[in-house]
Amino acid sequence: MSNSRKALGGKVADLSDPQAGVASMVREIKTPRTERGRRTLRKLLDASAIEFGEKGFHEASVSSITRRAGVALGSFYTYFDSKEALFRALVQDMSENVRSNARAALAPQMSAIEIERAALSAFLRFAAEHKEIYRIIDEAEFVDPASYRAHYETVGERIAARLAAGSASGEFRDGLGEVEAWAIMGMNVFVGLRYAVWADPDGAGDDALSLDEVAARVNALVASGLMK
Amino acid sequence: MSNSRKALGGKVADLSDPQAGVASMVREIKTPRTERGRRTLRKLLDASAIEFGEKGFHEASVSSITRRAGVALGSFYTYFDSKEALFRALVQDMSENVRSNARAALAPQMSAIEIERAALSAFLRFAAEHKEIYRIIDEAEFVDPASYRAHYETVGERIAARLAAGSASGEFRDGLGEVEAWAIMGMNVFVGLRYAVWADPDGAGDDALSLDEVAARVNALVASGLMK
DNA sequence: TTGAAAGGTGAACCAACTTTCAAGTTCTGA
DNA sequence: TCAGAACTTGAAAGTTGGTTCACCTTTCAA
Repeated sequence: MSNSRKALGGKVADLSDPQAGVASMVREIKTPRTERGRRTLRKLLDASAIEFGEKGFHEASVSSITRRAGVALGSFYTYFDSKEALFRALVQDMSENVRSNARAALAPQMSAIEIERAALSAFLRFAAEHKEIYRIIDEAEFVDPASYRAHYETVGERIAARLAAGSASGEFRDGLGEVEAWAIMGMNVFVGLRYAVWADPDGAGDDALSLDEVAARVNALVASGLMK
Repeated sequence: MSNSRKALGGKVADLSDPQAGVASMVREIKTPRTERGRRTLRKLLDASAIEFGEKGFHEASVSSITRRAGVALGSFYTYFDSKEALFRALVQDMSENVRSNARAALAPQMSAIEIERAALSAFLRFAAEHKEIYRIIDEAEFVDPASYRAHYETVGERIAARLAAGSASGEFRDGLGEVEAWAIMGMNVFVGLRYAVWADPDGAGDDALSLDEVAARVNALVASGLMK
């Protein structure tokens, strides 16, 4: 009865996960047992990241993903329970990538306000490099609302923690909390959409603001506001 | 040959448009010629706003919309060329509603910084009242990218104009532009998502921040930043 | 009063996908 | 070496849901 298709391990987080790249995406996925299987899984994962980024969840098709990956249609279901399961795995991975990228850009000796600038600057570069993240994370609002919420709540908490640290060190004023964290997160996301993902600075081309200039201006706003 | 179905007027903006409510949605829509037709169109429009808000574009179905509206499936195509055409009309209408709501909240004698607070405050109340706008406008990123971009670019320009006015009157510092406008727009949108649409202030229930408190805190941040 | 235009109806068509399946091929451990 | 597990394959089943169509009812101007 139970033929070999059902033999792949259940959906378990792969704790070891040595390979870099598409990284810890191995989650909620039927873990392959052989090298060949791992290669196929990787091909599907890479192909789907591109496909979802280009077309969005609904326009993307499983058959197009497998075609892109160079594997048979049926093989898809050896690794994923459904198109949605794959998407969920992708969202969680992107979310982790965004966070770890930001974390990597921060050095402990930075001042609190420098940390905010560095985080935004790193985020902008990352977004420019991976424009898909916007489409994929944004579309999670519809395909996988829980992940969407979890993503922004986690990022928000992280920013709130930075603000608290800044207050504690005496650089920032007191009374900063979730509201300010979400405000800052919103700034970063929207500026990223406008200047990293949509790029073209309306009209010309050489008066383009560099991502670092944008980060600096936003940082100035965050530091001391609009008033004279 | 040409049966009556084709007789409705082409897709023209309805210039007169007396009715309030769903208002100027009459655009890119086959304009009804009789009172009965206008009622049916209105029913479809209202039903679809609810349906899209609850389920999102792809999960919403035309048959469910017509059922909700209490009209036959086929009648849908008397008024709309496609499910997408309806969605586009809805997005443009929501976009206009958001803007006109904000405009209505501003009084000319307000100071520049008060204007920012009033605009945010009005937006938060509007979002709390019409939680669908987030789903619908956000999903436009995938269903109708042009409208999505147009929406945020228009709002951004409006904010930039307010900033310029504030600089001109001497209240705001100089050098404010699109970057700052997009940053402020992002703050407003994210804070709206968190406190107006998602509401519940994680955990308890009575230490809930009122929308006006949120607006005030964001306004303080915009005015003078994080620093001491 | 009347007939043509406007509007309404829902069964059926159809194209597009996701998912399944039965039968192969390749790997791997003993 | 070889048995069985792991993996591959692509045709076809099964679904879903947008769109069409031929016919019916209502409205309204002349």
